[in-house]
Formats: sequence, C-alpha cells, structure tokens
Amino acid sequence: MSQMQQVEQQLRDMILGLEIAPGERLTERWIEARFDASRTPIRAALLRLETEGLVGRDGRGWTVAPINLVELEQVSVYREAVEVAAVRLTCALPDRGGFEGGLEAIEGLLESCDAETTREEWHRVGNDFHIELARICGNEFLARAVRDAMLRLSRARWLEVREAPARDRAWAEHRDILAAVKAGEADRAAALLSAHIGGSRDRLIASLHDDRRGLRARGFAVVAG
Amino acid sequence: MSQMQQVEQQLRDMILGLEIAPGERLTERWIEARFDASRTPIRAALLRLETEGLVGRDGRGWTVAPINLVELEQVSVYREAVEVAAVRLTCALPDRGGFEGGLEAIEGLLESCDAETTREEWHRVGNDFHIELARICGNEFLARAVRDAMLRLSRARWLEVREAPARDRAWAEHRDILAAVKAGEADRAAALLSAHIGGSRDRLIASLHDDRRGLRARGFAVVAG
DNA sequence: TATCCCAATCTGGTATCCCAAACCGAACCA
DNA sequence: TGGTTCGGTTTGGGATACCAGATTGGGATA
Repeated sequence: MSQMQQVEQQLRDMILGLEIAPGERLTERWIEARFDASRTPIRAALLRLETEGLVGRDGRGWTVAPINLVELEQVSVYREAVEVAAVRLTCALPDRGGFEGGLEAIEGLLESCDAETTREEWHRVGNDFHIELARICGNEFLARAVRDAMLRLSRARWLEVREAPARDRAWAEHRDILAAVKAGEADRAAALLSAHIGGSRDRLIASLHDDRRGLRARGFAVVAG
Repeated sequence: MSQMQQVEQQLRDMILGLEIAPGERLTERWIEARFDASRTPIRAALLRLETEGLVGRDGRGWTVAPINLVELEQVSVYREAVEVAAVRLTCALPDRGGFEGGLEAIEGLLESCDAETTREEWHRVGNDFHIELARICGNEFLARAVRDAMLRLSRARWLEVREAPARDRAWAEHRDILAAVKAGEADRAAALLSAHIGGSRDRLIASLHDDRRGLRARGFAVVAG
C-alpha cells in the first residue's frame, strides 16, 4: 500500500475516531512529523479527505470539518432519497440480490449483534447495514452515495447519546425493512426505511443540539443552525 | 487563481470537450509540458478529476475515463432519484424558491434558447436547467449530486445524436416540469421529471449503442454493456 | 527469421527545496 | 494605556531532484 493511502487511512481514522477534534486546525508540517511521511503524499491525502468532507479549507490552511447540524440534516435528507431509491431498485430485482453476499449476508450482520456487543461494533454494523443494503441494488452510484453519506454522518452518530431502548428500536426497524425487501414489497420497504431514516435524523439532530455545550466543552467545534 | 485550479479547469475542459479522447492515456509529464506547470499542481488536479470520474487509474498511470454505457445508465438512475427528491423538496417550500435566482431564473434559462441557438448553448443550458432546478431546493448535497451526475453525463450527451424534434420535445418537457413545480404539484412534477429523465436515458444509451462503431473509429474507448 | 534477453528509457511515487503571503508578537508611538 | 506598525516565523503552493519498478526496443542467438 502506498504511503499516500496509509496517511489517508490513518488520518481518516483519527478524524472519525475524534482523536482530532472537529474544527481543529491541521498543518501539513504537523502531519509530516506525526506520520513520518513527506508532504507530497500528505497533500494528496488531504485533497481526498476534502472531497469526503472530513477536512476543509480555512482560508489558507486545513481544518478538520466541524460538526455542522445543518449539514447533518441535509446529508440525512440526501441519504433518505438515495437509500429509498436503492431499496426500490432491489425490490424490483428478480431474486432481490438474495444470494451470495446479498440480503442473507445483511441478515447475518444484524444477528451478529447482541447484548454483549461493544459500542464500536453497534456503530460499525449500523453503518454497514445501510451501506450493504444499498450495495445489493447493483447501482454503484447509489451505493457510493450511501457510503459517502454514512461517512459524513459517522462522527455525529458516534457522539449521539443513545440509550439501549432506542438502539433496540433501531435494530427492530432494520429487521422490518429487511423483511419487507425480502418479500419484495417495495412500497412498504420504502415507507419503513423512510421513517427509520427520518426518525434517526430527528433524534440525532436533537441529541447533538441538546448536548452542544458539552461537545464544545470537549473542544469540538459545533455549528448549530 | 492557483495554478492547480487552472490546470484542473483546463484539463477538465479538454476532457469534456473531447479534445482528449475517452480512454486515452495521460502522463503527468505530458500535462507538464502541455500546460507549463510542474507536477505538484498537476497531481492535485488529477486527484480531483479522479473523484469527478473524468480520469481514472490504469494500474500505474492515468487514463481519461472511457464512455461506459453501464456507468451512464447507472448515473442516470442515480440522478433520477436525486432530482425527483430535490423537486419534491422544492414543491414543499413555502415560496418554492420562486424568487431571487429561483424558478424565474430557470424560466429565463429556457427562454434564452431559440432556433438560432448554437449546439454548445443547448448543451450548456440543458445541463444548467437540471442543476439549477436541484439547487433551489436548498439542499447542498442533492444539488451537488446532480451537478456531479450531469458532469459525468456531459460527454455522452454531447456525443448523442439528437435531431431537432427530440430537442424541442426535451425543451417542452422542461417547461412542463417547471410549470408543475411552480404550481407546487409535487406528484405531477415528480412524474414528469421521472419520465423526462427516463426517456433521456433510454435515448442516450440507444444512440450511443447504435453509434459505438463510429465512436470507436474516432478513437474513443466505448465500454458497452 | 523468430525469439529471447538486457539495457536504456519512461513512469508515477517520494523527498526536499524555495518562495510569497499570511500570521503573530513585540516594540514603539500617540 | 491602547493602537499601530514592522519584522521574523510559519504556512501552504510550487518546482525539482531522485528512486524503484515497468516498459520497450534493439541486438544477439538459435
């Protein structure tokens, strides 16, 4: 793997893992020292992370993207449109991508979680459910759009204060959506998915909005509406 | 404007204008000589164009993205989902973005075309109609998605063999869609837009599929389904 | 003549170097 | 004391030198 890809992945992990605070300034020289790579691959990595929305420009200089509630809301609306379209496509498929890496695999994902599962795992599987669900429709662009959107939502979802009941409800909704898709009931799947995403969005925004002081106290830049 | 942006824009223009053939190999050194810039800004430009799908990697080395009929089909499906969602959002707005740079401006776009209009203008305004229509919904991500999709479709739309009647029909459909949005009739607008994009897609794919020998004869790499 | 092999060449990847502009702080003036 | 200016420092943008691996073209050989 090239150094550029290494730097990119490590930086992304640090940002998504909140090891670098949202809103924090980044200098190419600091990254150079931190990762022991020269500026050429670093700049390439920053350019890619910029297109992913994880870092941005602050005049001259780089900044880790802040938590932006307006952006989160818009990304979520975008993702709802794309995911619903993907699920409708999947329902229209003859076998609904039911085999080899399709719906069954996703069902396996859901069932891999139980009371013992760590928070990291819940988070990861929660992402993967939506990404995989979109992937089996066969349209690369819809799948990529969902991946990008989930990436942009990742830090916020991690910060969200979620109690066990809310988590269990989300999981139940995942199962319902999956069942509807397996049955090929496009309208029901679309409605369930839409409601699921809409509800997640509202709770996510509300949770972050309520806790924005706490977040700022942790050194995170939070841009509220 | 930085050199990187200049190189990026010029390269993009050359690719979209088919001055560099789809599928053609690009070397950083050739670009260096061609644009009299050093490899640093050139690499940055290539990285960005890669995310736009205009250039890609061919093992080691860069390649201008070929005309890929499967990709075009998928991008079009993606764009239909996003554009319909954007229009529904717009219809739900109180004033439907009707003022200052909103719907009226788009109407102006359409009316700026007549029998005297050059092919370049038709092409540009055809793109802008969809981009602007998506923009007024207020969701940056939906708007960006449409922009990206139209960019990916741009070369193919340019190559498409279109007679005047087909062109006029497309324009009439644009007007109908706009009228439905102005009236706030979300379902009608969505249905019209969906049909318009679906029809465009089918004709585009069919046109390129029929002419793929001619395109290959011009040195264009065409990947058919 | 066909084939194989090696060296010259060309490629993108990386490390550095230089530069102009922006930033920051201290010193100085009102 | 508060504002301003000015110079050093730091920044990203660009240019270039160097490297390792891939490619290729030609010449030697069977």
